[in-house]
Amino acid sequence: MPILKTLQEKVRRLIQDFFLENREDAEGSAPSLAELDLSKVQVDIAREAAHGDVTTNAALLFAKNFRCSPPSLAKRLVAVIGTWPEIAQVDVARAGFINMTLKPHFWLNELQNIVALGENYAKSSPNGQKINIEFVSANPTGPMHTGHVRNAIFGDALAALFEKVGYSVYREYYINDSGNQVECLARSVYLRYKEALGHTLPPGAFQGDIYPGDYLIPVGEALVQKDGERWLQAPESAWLPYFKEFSVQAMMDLIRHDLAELGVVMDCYSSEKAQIEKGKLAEALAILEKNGDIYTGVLTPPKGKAIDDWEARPQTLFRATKYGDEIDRPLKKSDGSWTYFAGDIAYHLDKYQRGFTRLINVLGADHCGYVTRLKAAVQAVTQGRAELNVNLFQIVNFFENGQPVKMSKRAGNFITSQDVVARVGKDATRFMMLTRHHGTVLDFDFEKVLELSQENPVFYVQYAHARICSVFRYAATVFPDLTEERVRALGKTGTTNAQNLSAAEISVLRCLSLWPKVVEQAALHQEPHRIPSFLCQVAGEFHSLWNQGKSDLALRFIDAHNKEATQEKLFLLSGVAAILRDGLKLIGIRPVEEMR
RNA sequence: GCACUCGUAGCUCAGUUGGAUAGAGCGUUGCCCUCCGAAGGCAAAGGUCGGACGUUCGAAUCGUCUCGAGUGCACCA
Repeated sequence: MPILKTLQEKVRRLIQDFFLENREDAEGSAPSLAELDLSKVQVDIAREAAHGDVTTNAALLFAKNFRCSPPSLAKRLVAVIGTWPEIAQVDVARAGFINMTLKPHFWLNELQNIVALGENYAKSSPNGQKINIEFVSANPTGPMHTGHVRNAIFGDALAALFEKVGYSVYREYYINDSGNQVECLARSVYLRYKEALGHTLPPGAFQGDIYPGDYLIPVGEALVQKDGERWLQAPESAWLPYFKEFSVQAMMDLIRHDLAELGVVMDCYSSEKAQIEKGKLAEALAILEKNGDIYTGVLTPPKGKAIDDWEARPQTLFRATKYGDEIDRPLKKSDGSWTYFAGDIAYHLDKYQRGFTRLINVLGADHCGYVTRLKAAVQAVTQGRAELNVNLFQIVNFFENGQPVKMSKRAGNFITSQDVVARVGKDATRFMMLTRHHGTVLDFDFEKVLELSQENPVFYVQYAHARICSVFRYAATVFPDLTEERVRALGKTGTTNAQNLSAAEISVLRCLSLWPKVVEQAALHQEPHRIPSFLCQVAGEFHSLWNQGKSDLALRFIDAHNKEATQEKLFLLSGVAAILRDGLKLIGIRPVEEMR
């Protein structure tokens, strides 16, 4: 178990023991166990060296329960903590913090853990809980563009995080293949079909509700290849359903390809159309109907937004206000067909029926007005048994030579996922997209991402890993048998001397030991950006240690005259590399062994 | 008008489920390659954590109000 976790549990147990003793001593006025929220006990790496290695707030939390001041409770706790085998020194600090310094032996032990466990160091055992993460869900009307890229990478990283902390995660994509847009798509493809047959289209043919993008040209050509002139003279009613089906397939192939390029693999693609055909919509509506959540009413026009063709009319509404929404929401359009929202309710019911009670959606910030009604619907249709969580992410601004790159999907000249990946590669794209909190606007500068400097976090982290590999390559020229594999084996069997660990090296180990907690917290808060952030910190620790070796010969990694010392240093580097690799892997990035 | 998100150093951003004297990079200033990758490091300067009140041992973090920015606001998806 990671050292921080071990100590946290020991401190918690200590508090509990104190409580039990107290209860016997002071009958009646003793604290009640329910008052002790042991989960609030924190054991952290001290931020400052003056505070030792590890610090806990336990005495501050429970002084009141024990009817004494924090320092005096701390003093009593310290008397016991000082007897623990891990502890070299323990003090009561200002306000009642307890600061501990570990025996070097336990830092070495932690390093052995890190190296031996590798990707299991920060991994929790399965907790038996299922999570469904729906993300990307880009409309099947074109290739993925930049917004979808952030969505895909965020969602995928979030899924990986949940897996890491023990959940069984299901990655899911919702295909909106039943709405108006798909008809527009089919008509757009029909134009390309005619083009492919040599017809010259009238000017302005690609205006209005038509997707003008070039990516539909091959789809038209494919239809000619397949069916020849068969649809040329046919009425729209004859070709439309067929073109819809074919075009959606083609677009989903494009999107699957784009996702694969980003390293994203879905467990399932759910079709809106299939849901409806399966009768899910009717089922969902029946549930709502039964609970009195559907009625016919008239909505008032929204304030602050001028709508030309507003018309008050009776509509089929979902009683969203019953579940905390501002207004009730329409389920039927003016033409009598069901709204997107209605279909989405059915889809979420389906997820619930497939055994998911924990649902996560990743949506663009432009969907912020949709969140409350969807949560309301999930509550209504599952009787509150499923919980939906929506993560909204902000837009990405692309820069080229410091100039913003404009894009407009209407015109069909948007930046696609492929553009980005072709330019900077999958790994850099993934890393950059995760460097910022998803709720903040992200600036993506093509030059900066490719820059080989510390200003580029991708490079900075990869460089640290490559540098470690470089050390191992060099070491092999001095001591041919000191391969990384051999160093790990030697370190594991404990030939390393803990007393040789310097303060600088322990500082690195303190940083590494935070890894399990970083993962846990990142998953808890659904904030994958904490991973790249931490990796930068680890890289910084390593680069710093390297440079300290310039002035302090004792800190150099390779000493040609002392194989044993070299082996010990390399063992530490192996630990650093293990964390870097695990972290990069978690966010779907392959560590490089050499910078090119 | 309402809802959601975000306001931290000159700029771009971290900030460990509330914790000690708020941290990085860039930029500015000054250092470090006879030495494993200087593609790096060290140091200095730079802050009313948008503002006000509140909650408590303790607030950048939680609550209320307020100012500013972004996004969205019947039937689209």
